[in-house]
Amino acid sequence: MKISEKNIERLLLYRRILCGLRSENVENIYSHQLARIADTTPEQVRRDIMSIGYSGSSVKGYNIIRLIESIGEFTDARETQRVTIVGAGNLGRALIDYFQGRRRKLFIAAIFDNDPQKIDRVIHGVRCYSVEQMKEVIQKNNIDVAILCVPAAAAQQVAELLIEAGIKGILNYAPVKLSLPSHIYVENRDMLLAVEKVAFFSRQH
Amino acid sequence: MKISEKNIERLLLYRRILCGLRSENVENIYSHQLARIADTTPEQVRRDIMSIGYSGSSVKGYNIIRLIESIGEFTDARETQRVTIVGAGNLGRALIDYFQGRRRKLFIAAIFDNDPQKIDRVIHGVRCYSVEQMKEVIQKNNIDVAILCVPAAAAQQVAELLIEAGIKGILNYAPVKLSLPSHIYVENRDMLLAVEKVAFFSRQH
DNA sequence: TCATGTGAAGACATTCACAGCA
DNA sequence: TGCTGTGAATGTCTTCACATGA
Repeated sequence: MKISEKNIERLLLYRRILCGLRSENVENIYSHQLARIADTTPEQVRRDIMSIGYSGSSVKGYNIIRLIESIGEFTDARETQRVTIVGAGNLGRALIDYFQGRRRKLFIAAIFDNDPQKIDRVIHGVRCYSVEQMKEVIQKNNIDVAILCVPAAAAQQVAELLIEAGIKGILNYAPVKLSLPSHIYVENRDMLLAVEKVAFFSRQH
Repeated sequence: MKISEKNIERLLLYRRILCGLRSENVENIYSHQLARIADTTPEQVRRDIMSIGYSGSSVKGYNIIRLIESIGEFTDARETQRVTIVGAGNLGRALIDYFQGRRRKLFIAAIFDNDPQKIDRVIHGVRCYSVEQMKEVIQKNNIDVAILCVPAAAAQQVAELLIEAGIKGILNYAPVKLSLPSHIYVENRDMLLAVEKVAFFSRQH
């Protein structure tokens, strides 16, 4: 059974929503309720949940705690995965703030920058290293995901260094299309393109 | 003829790439060349370009300057569209840096925050207002797109204020699913979900 | 010959419709 | 009755394959 990107995106969204409900002590949820919150259809929710092998009950719907666990078993690594942020500018720091400690199975292990002012300092709890130390630090800490928050001009070069250091996936916030070998998973989150897209569709109505 | 979100995303990406090539004085490009850079297929490129009514030549391919213009005519507003950023934290400031002045037809006209330290100050060239002034400032400046960069807990409430003020589209970076009327266009760019997704697929390869 | 433009096929994703269950 | 699980139908997107043009 193949799972698509959209599947995973929705499952991760469901988990986010379910965690919120759990903290309000909600125990069960029906596909139509989750669908309304996640902005999709009940059939879609049922299929997505089916695809990870979890089953609900026709009388109580889905058990929230169990479903959260099942999504975790499917999407999370067995061991904690280590992540690095490259670029300690505003965006990099914003990411640490949003992120740190939120997910047990993901951990920001290092941040890289080339500003001597920042190197060897601890930023929001994460140690900042120089780009020269990249390969060494990534390998020693067994980091396999990188979040790229550097200016456009530096992105391609930094991405290549990351790959050389053994990174497997890149979340790219820099406003450039990277050109990388196909065995590396790249998710582009170009912020300028995002604004342009919203500007376009906000007019279409 | 209907145009899909993916269409628009790719067209905007093509424009980004083409603008880069233009500044290197490249004049023409073939669909297969653009496809390789944009990481898609030549057929896709041709269809996308077809969908906005532009035509190339079978001998020279597409004229880069003309194509950039055509994409602009299709995707950009006739008049400049005004955008606001809500939340002057690290992320909001990062966005201003990445953004300001990059696109002629989009202009960040105001930023909002509720920190008295920031209100009435000019941040990276953009004036910061208090959230109380939101409706007045948005209407006076004719702003119709908002970028939401506030903490998760505040996002829903702020989004409702934005809609009340007349916003038409929201680019949401807060890690929550907003629940808003369907006539508002919302693009979610949840950073935590993005990292989780990359972490997942980086293991799948 | 090598490109574009495009009908048609194929792949993929979503929705319909209903059996089966408690 | 009102839910889940799921084949089948539908809808959407992408790729194939080729006519056409310089």
